Amino acid sequence: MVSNAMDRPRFNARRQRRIARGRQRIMSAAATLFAQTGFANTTTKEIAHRADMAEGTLYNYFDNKRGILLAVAKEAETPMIAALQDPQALEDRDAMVSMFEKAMDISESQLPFARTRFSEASVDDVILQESFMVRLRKIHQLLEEHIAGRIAAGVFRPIDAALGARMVMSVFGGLIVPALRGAAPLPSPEERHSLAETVVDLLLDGIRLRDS
Amino acid sequence: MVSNAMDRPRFNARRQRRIARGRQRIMSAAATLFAQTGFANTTTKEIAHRADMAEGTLYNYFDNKRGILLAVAKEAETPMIAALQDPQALEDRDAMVSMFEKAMDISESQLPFARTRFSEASVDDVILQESFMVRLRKIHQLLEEHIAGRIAAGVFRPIDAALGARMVMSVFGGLIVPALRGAAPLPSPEERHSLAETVVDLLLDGIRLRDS
Amino acid sequence: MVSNAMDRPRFNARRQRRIARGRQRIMSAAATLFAQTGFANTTTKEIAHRADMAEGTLYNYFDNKRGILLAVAKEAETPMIAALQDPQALEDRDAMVSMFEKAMDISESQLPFARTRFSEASVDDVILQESFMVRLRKIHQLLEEHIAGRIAAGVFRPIDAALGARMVMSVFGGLIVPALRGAAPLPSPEERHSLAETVVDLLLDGIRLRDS
Amino acid sequence: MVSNAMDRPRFNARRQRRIARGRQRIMSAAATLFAQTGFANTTTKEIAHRADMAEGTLYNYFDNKRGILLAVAKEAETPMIAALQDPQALEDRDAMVSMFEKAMDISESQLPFARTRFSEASVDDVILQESFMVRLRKIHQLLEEHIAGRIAAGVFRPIDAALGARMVMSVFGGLIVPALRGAAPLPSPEERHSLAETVVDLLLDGIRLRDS
DNA sequence: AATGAATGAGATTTCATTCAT
DNA sequence: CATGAATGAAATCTCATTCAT
Repeated sequence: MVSNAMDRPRFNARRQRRIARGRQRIMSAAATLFAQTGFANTTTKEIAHRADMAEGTLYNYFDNKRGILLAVAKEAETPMIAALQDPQALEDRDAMVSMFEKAMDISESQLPFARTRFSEASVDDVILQESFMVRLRKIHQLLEEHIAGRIAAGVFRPIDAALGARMVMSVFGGLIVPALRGAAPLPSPEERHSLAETVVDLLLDGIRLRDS
Repeated sequence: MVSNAMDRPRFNARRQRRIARGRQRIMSAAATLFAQTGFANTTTKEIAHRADMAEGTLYNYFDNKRGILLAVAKEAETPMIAALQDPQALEDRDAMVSMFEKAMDISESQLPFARTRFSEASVDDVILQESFMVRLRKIHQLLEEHIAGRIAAGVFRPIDAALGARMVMSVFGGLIVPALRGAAPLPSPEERHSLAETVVDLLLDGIRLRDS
Repeated sequence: MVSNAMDRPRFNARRQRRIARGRQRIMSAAATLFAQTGFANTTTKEIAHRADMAEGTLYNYFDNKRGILLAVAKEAETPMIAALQDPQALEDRDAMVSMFEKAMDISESQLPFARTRFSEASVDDVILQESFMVRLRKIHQLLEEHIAGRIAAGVFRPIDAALGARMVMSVFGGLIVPALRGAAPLPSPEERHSLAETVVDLLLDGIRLRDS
Repeated sequence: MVSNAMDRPRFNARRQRRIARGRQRIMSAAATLFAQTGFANTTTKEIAHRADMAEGTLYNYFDNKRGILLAVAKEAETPMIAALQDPQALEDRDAMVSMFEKAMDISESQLPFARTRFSEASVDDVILQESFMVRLRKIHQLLEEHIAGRIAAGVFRPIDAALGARMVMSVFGGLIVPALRGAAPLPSPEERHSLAETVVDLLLDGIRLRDS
C-alpha cells in the first residue's frame, strides 16, 4: 500500500525469490516423506513440521496437498534425459559406458523426488501420463533414433530399432529401479562405473554386428 | 448329538467352501481396486460394494483392511518362479525363449494381484520383505546357478554369474514391469512369443561365448 | 402338530426344564464376563462362546443383550437379607457376629452375579432402582427396626435408629465392597469370622449403652 | 523475527490458556456424561456436543476417547487426602468431626470427576490401580499411623490399628459412597456436620478406651 | 504471509440382531 | 431349537482445509 512504482519490481523480485524458497522447502520436505511412506500415508502436518512451518502456511504456496505431489513429481530432474540427448551417446563403447554412468547419477537429494514420481505413477494418472510416460517416451524415441543410426552405419545388427531401445531401457531399468524402489541403496560412483562397463559389454556383444 | 462325529466334517467342508468363497470374493474385488488406485485410495466401502456384500461382512473374513491387502499380496502366484525352477530353463535358445514366454504368462485374473504386490511393496514393509524380496532373491539365486552351470559347460562367456543373473532379470523386468505398472496392457500370447524370441536372441549373442 | 392332549404337559415340563437350563448357562457365562469387564465391554459373541452355543441361540432365551443383564442382576441372591431377616440378628454379640458372618458368605459362583449388580447399578437406572435400591432399602428398614427394638430394650444408646442402621450398613459395606469391586479376594470362612468378631466388638462398644 | 524472544512467551501463555480452556471444557463435559451413564455409554459425539465443539476437535486435545477418561480420573482431586494428612486429624473428637466434614466436602463441580473415577475403576485396570488404589492405600496408611499413635498415647483401645483404619474408612465410605454411586444427593454442609458428629460419636465410643 | 485451532466429511471398525438353513 | 454368516447402524478416529488472529 505504501509501495510506489519503483518498489514494485524490487519487491517482486524479492517476493519471487521468497516464494521460490518457500516452495522449495515444502517440496523437499514432502519428497522425503512421500518417498518413505507414500503420498497417501503422509499428512500435511508432517510435511509442515519437516518444512518447519505451520500447516496453514503450506496453502500459501500450494492449492492443496496434491499440488505439492504434482510439483514434486515434475521437479524430479534426473540427468537421464540429458545423458541420452547427447548425440554421441551410443557412438562407441566408451560413450555408452559414460551414458549409463551419467544416467545412473542420481544425487542423494534428488532421489526422493525420483522415487516419488516412480511410485506414485502407479496410482496417479496425471503423474503417470504427464510426468512419467512423457519422459519414458522421450527416452525411448532418442534411443530408437540412435540405434537406427548405428544400424544404418553398419555397426549394429539389423534388428528392430524399437525393440532394441526397449532392451537398452530394460537393462538400464534393472540398474536403477531397485534404488528407486528403496530395495537397494544408491550405487557409489565406482559401482556405477563398473556396472556400466559390464552391462555395456554384455549389451554390445549382442547388439553389435558379429564379424565372425 | 448322535451323528456329531459324521456331521462335523461335512459341516466344516461346507463352511470352508462358503468361507473360501467369501474370502475369494473379497480378495478378488480388493485386488482389482488396489491395482487401479492403490491400497490407500481404496475404501472398504468400495471393496464391499464390488464384492456385493455389506461393509461389515468384510470383517467376518479379515481382521482389518490391511489384512485384505496382505492376503492379496500373498495370493499372487505368478508362474515366474515355476518357469525358472525348470532345470532346463537356460539349456538352449528354445528353452530360454520358452522360459521367458511362460514367465510372462500372467492371466488377466491374476494381474491385479501381481500389480498390487508390485505397487504396495514400495509402501508396505511387510509386503516388501516377506512377499516381494523373498521371491526376487529366489529367482536371482536360481538364475545365478543356471548361469554358472552354463559357464562351466563352456557355453557362456566367463562373466560374473551374479551380474549375469541381474542382467537376465532386468531384461525380463523390462518386459513385464510396464504391464504391472499399468503402463502397458498384458501382451498377447503371440506378442509374448515374439518378444521372448527377440530378447533371447539379443541376450544370447552377448552372453554366448563367441567362436572364431 | 402330531402331539395329543396327553403329550403336552409332559412336553411342557421337559421344555420348561430345558429352557431353564439354557437360561442358566447363558446367565452364568454372562455374569462372569460382566463381572470381569463390565456389561458394555462384553460382546454377545463372547457370551455365546462361553455358554458353548451359537450367538443366535442366545435370542431364543432372551429378547436382547440387556435382557441377559437384567436377569443376571435380578438373580443375584445374596444371603445378606436372609441373614438380616432373622429376628435374633442383633440380639446379642454372638448373634451379631453370626449375622455379619453369614451376610459376607457369598459363594464363589454367586460372586459374579453380585458384582454385576453392584457395578452396573451405577450405569443402569433399572438395575439401580429395581434391583439395587430395593434391596438396600429393605436391609435398611430391617436394621432400623432391630435397632429401635434394642434401644427400647435399654441395650443400645438412645441414638437415631436410622443413622444407626446406616452405620451398621457402612461397616458391613467396608467388609464386602472391596470384594465386589474386584479390589480384594473373597474372605475365607476364617477371615469372615475374625472380621465379624472384631467389627462387632468395635461397633458394640460404641453403640451399646455404657454402664460406666 | 526481531521480537521473537519476547513474543514467544506471550504466545505460549495465550496458547496455554486456550489449550487449557479446551481441555478443561472437554474434561468437564466428559466427566458429567461419564458420571451419568458411564464411559462406555458415552459417545464422543455427546462429549463434543456438550463441550460445544466439533467431534474432531476433541482429538486436538486428546489422543483418543480413553485419554479423556484417564485425564478425568486423574483430575478428580478430592479434599479427602488433604483432610487426612492433617496431623491433628484424630487428635480429639472435634478434630475427627472436622476431618469427616472436610473429607465429605466434594463440590458439585468435582462430583462428576470423583464419580467417574469411582465407577470406572471397576472396569479399567489403569484407573483402578493408578488412580484409585493408590489413594485408598495412602489414606489407609495415614489412618493406621494416626490410630497407632492414639493407641500408644493410651487414648484408644489396644486394637489392631490396620483394622481400625479399615473401620474408619468403612464408616466414611458409608457416608460418601451413596453420593458417588448416584444413589443419594450430595449432603449439604449442615448435613455433613451433623453426620460427622454422630458418626464420630459412635466410632469413638467404641474405639476409645473405656474408663469406667 | 504466518499461524495453528477448529472443522466436518469421510474412513475404518464394532457388534447386537436377524434370518435362511 | 440351533446355527453363524450377513447385516447396517452407529461409534471412533483421521486429516485436508479453512479462517480468525
